[in-house]
Amino acid sequence: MTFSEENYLKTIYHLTSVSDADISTNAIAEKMETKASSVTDMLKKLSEKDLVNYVKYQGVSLTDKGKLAAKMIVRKHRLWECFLVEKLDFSWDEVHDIAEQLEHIKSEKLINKLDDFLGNPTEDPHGDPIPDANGRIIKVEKQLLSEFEKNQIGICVGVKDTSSDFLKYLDKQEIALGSQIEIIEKESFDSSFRIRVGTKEITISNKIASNLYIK
Amino acid sequence: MTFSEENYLKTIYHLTSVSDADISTNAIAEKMETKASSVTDMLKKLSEKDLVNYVKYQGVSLTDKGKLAAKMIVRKHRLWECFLVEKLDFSWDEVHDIAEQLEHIKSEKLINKLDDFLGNPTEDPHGDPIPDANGRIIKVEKQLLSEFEKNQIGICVGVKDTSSDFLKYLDKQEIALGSQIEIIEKESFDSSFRIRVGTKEITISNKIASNLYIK
DNA sequence: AATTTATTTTAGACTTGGCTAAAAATATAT
DNA sequence: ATATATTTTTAGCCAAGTCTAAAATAAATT
Ligand SMILES: [Mn+2]
Ligand SMILES: [Mn+2]
Ligand SMILES: [Mn+2]
Ligand SMILES: [Mn+2]
Repeated sequence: MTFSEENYLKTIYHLTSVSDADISTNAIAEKMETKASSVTDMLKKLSEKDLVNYVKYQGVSLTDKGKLAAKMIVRKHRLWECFLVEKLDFSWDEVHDIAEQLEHIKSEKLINKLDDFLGNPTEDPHGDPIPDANGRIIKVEKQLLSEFEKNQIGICVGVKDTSSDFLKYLDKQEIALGSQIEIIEKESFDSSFRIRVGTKEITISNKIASNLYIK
Repeated sequence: MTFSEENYLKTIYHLTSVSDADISTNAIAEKMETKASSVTDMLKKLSEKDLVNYVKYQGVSLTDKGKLAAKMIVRKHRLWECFLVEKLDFSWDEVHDIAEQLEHIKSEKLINKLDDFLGNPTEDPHGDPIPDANGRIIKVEKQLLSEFEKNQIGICVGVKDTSSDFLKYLDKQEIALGSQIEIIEKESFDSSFRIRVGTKEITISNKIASNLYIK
């Protein structure tokens, strides 16, 4: 499988996990910052290889084979992210681009040994689940902070947006995975939140709250 | 720089280290298992980018820029080999193919952090020197075992052939980097050697002796 | 229901890196 | 000095993956 094929599969997998319905050519094109015509070409190719179910004009979904392949790429991406953060001391906002490259390294033995070396982590540095060697994923219940109400308390367990900008903002506010967060006030006018993180009290916009997973 | 360009540079670098003269199109083609016509195409491209000095029919050599680029790829290859052996517990005959992929990962920060994580090794699992971040290499004096004479004693510090077959043969004979080797007898008829490795006495062919570096 | 708009596919072109076969240049042998 | 062999380059083709522009289909509006 080529890098390109792998990237398409991964994108379809990620889009599926949010919408559930068949994925449109345009949605893929947008996510991958490419042209719809290029997507059409690739969908034919992936369909030929039984990695996707594709009917012209009707959108696309992953076959079981395609889904497993996608999960294996995600597994590699997230394990490498763990490696970079845990072992090489990268910060969580620096690892994504490097993992985008590393996820294409082909060696089952390598990724399984890396998994063991890291102590078989179940989540990556952004709180996303890591599929095991068989593609199984441990789902953890979590809600967006924006859905919480006044006086509720939770632990930050993940981020929805993994952009460097957002992650750096969280660093600045000293919000990390594992931080305890308490809702002090929810402003009805703009849906912003007054929260306590550790000992500090801060105000965050609804946009921020909509990108933090809490348990 | 593409994977292909990097592989050509690396090949030219390795060929240079043995012959010193300009490298022929055919020599590159043979080493890379490709066609001379493909090599010619790539040499034009590398020349355009000032990575090689290339004159039609006259062979090719690396420019300073090309040599540094080649060394950085070799650096990555060898550091990743160390990682695989030291940290992930691969054996020395399994790491080459994986390192062939990993050497193309683009991130200076990654490779320098990996270098530190490994304790800044100066040699890879096969005894080959690892260029530092500036491309500097620590040269170690070493001779082929085949050049040794009766009663000489040395330490095995490297292998010339790094094929899996050869390395597995060495494992079987319990010859590893660091092993003490003593020449008991040199057979004049076929230039084979009777040697002592640790406590064992074995006979090795001249071909084997010509692929072991001793200090 | 007809028409307009948006989405998706097709057609044709381009780039990269490969190939074969033929031509040109260089090296070797007579 | 000439003929032969080898090496290298050129010319022309192919496949993958991308693009633009045009055509086809589906969805939305009137
Ligand atoms: Mn990531
Ligand atoms: Mn992640
Ligand atoms: Mn190697
Ligand atoms: Mn090596």
